[in-house]
Amino acid sequence: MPTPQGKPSRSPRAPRTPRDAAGPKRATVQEVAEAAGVSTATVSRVLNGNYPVAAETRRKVEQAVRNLGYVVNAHARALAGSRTRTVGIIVQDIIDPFYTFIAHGVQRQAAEDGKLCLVCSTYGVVGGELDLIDALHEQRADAVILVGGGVDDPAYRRKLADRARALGREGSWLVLCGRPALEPGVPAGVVDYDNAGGAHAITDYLLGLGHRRILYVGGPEQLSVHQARVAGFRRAHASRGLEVDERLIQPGTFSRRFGYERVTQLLRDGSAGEFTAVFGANDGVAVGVMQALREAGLRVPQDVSVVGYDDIPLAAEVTPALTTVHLPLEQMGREAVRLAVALRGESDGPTDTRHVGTHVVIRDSTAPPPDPAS
Amino acid sequence: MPTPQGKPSRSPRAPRTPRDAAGPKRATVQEVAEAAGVSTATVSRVLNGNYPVAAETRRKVEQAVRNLGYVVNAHARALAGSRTRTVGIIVQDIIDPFYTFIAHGVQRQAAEDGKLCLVCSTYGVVGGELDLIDALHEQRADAVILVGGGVDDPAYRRKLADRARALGREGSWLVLCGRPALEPGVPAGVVDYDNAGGAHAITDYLLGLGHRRILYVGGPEQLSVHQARVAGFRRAHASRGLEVDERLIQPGTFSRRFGYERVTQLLRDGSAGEFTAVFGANDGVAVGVMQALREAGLRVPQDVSVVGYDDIPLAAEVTPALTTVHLPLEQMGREAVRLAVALRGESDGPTDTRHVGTHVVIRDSTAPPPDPAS
DNA sequence: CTGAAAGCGCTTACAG
DNA sequence: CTGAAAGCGCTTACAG
Repeated sequence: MPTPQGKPSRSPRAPRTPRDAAGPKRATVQEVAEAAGVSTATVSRVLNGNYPVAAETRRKVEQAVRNLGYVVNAHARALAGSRTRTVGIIVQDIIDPFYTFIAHGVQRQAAEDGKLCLVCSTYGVVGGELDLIDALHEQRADAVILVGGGVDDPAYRRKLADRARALGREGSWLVLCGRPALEPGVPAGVVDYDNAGGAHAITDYLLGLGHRRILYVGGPEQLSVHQARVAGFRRAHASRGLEVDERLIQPGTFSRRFGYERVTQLLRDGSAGEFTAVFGANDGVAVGVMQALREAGLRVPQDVSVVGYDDIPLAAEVTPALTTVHLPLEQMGREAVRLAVALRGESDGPTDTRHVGTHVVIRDSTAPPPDPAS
Repeated sequence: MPTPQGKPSRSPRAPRTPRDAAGPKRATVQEVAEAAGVSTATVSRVLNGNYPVAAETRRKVEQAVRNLGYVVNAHARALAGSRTRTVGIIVQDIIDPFYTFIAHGVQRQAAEDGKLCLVCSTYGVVGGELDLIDALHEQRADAVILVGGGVDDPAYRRKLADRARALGREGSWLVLCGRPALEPGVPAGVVDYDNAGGAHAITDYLLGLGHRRILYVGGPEQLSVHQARVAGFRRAHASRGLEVDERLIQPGTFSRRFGYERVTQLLRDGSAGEFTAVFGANDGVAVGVMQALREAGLRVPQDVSVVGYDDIPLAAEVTPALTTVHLPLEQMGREAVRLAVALRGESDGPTDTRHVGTHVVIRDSTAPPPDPAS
């Protein structure tokens, strides 16, 4: 028969006497109050500094706090008050620089606002996001920041909306970072950047150099981010009245390895036809592509140009340095926290959105095609 | 005059009626209990699954939970129970791959144990560690994991020991990851790897190739990690009866930029004398060194060999791939969580230590010196 | 400027 | 297997 797993724990009926053990026990407001000769209310006021307290009283309390080594219990505080001074962030994998930098921004901004940061990774587990939102809801995080492209399936969006409403009832906010907004009326903030626009701009840059057959490699097909980037890629062609050979669009994943393997294969079997430039769905993919080209004896950019997306530090560090679309990753994280803070100011405000800018960074991996068209 | 910053908030005297607002309000155990026609104790038992409950009762409760969209309040749970199912981790900078990978391990292991992870970065702020330990103490984290080399100053160690004892009184544990243990008797765990041994091994490898003048670059002098690595470097020389020219030891920071700048400078002014190999204090420094050598027209490894330490993924990705000391970073993070969990099993156990293995990984950045000394 | 007291939402030793 | 009730450690509207 299962029994409570507790150690020889305290009995509520007979609370342990704080002083029966060797050494100082952990103190409570109660004890600080006694030591300082004031009420617990006064101790609380000194600690929070949000009510006027006489200088002398304050001194006595601070003294007592120091003597007893008192450390406030955040859980009691959260339960009695209402805010937890905690924000949660959910990413796919904290190891991926894209997420690491956003998480970094979230953390810095949170720290500046005096908040702590609960960081969670889904590691690609299906439904992981939903479970983690629930976990952060249990923690009553002041805000839950969901980072990265999402599946754009109506049923899934409905589940997300339910979570957002549940958090909203708690006075907390869901903030989507890098994925499209939920339906109007759902209490969720959005920090977004222009995937379609960035993809359009960098594709147009390649077209302007004279490239006519550009391979688009990588990105999970169901992801909103991928869809928007491909849309921008197509639109750039359409703006110039060019057709896109569908064989040149090769979705997959966001990994370096995918870029490497797919291009190696296409080079071998020629199933995508010729191409003079490659658009990697993100920088990691692009770096894998460059490796594949190099191993096939092709020079970047003399024989084939390569571009990426995101502008993680790696992009500037590889040789040749990668032309890519710059995303202000840290700023996005910061913006998400700021937005959540701003939203908490309203009791029932409308869905709010913040856009961050994007621009093409031209480095050394792009050049006109070897045998310019037009 | 300052006034409480509250919104039009609830009065404790007249608690809001859960149903006076539009839409479902957030539910409590109390309400779940009423809806299911049982006591709050029973609801709690069903939720925690740690006591026997009749199947039919369980069903009714689960039904009510679902209908009301009930989400337990972790703070109330933490206050009433004792564990928080939360671990805290403190690193210097989550952007640095060394820390990112350890944090990753912590997070994965924590997730597997059903815990959430509070991630904090000090960003090199003096005293930041101490403040963050306090913050995590406030949160009553089940464990506080402090990652990275520490300053080995007695006063600082004493402060750390005080924090460890304070946490210990709470039933929580401080775990040091990659830094030396505190005095015996202080309730702190340690997950360590052999800095001196790894440095000895890779230095000996270079000496074995015939190198006699090896430059050691980078690492903050006050840090325990740096001191241990230099000690291993010296010991390797001593074992072979070789003297170390002090000019060859060039401490600094752990950054790529430092490696680049210092070597560029030494190459220019010759103030460290000649050298045929460079030991970067970590992989980042080593990569910076390689860049400086390349720009000076020196080939790696034909003219100069280069080694690093840590074996972050970058080491395998640069060209030439870097010979380095492999550290099982993710495993260290996991080990730290496991250790904390194990330690919580004991009420007052001794300081416990876990060592993880280290080994040299030979890649393409090392070769015999161009004009081998004997 | 300060205190007495209620209430935050759970868990668990007791007592059936 | 289940319920009544105490207690976890704070904060804050009231009432001086």
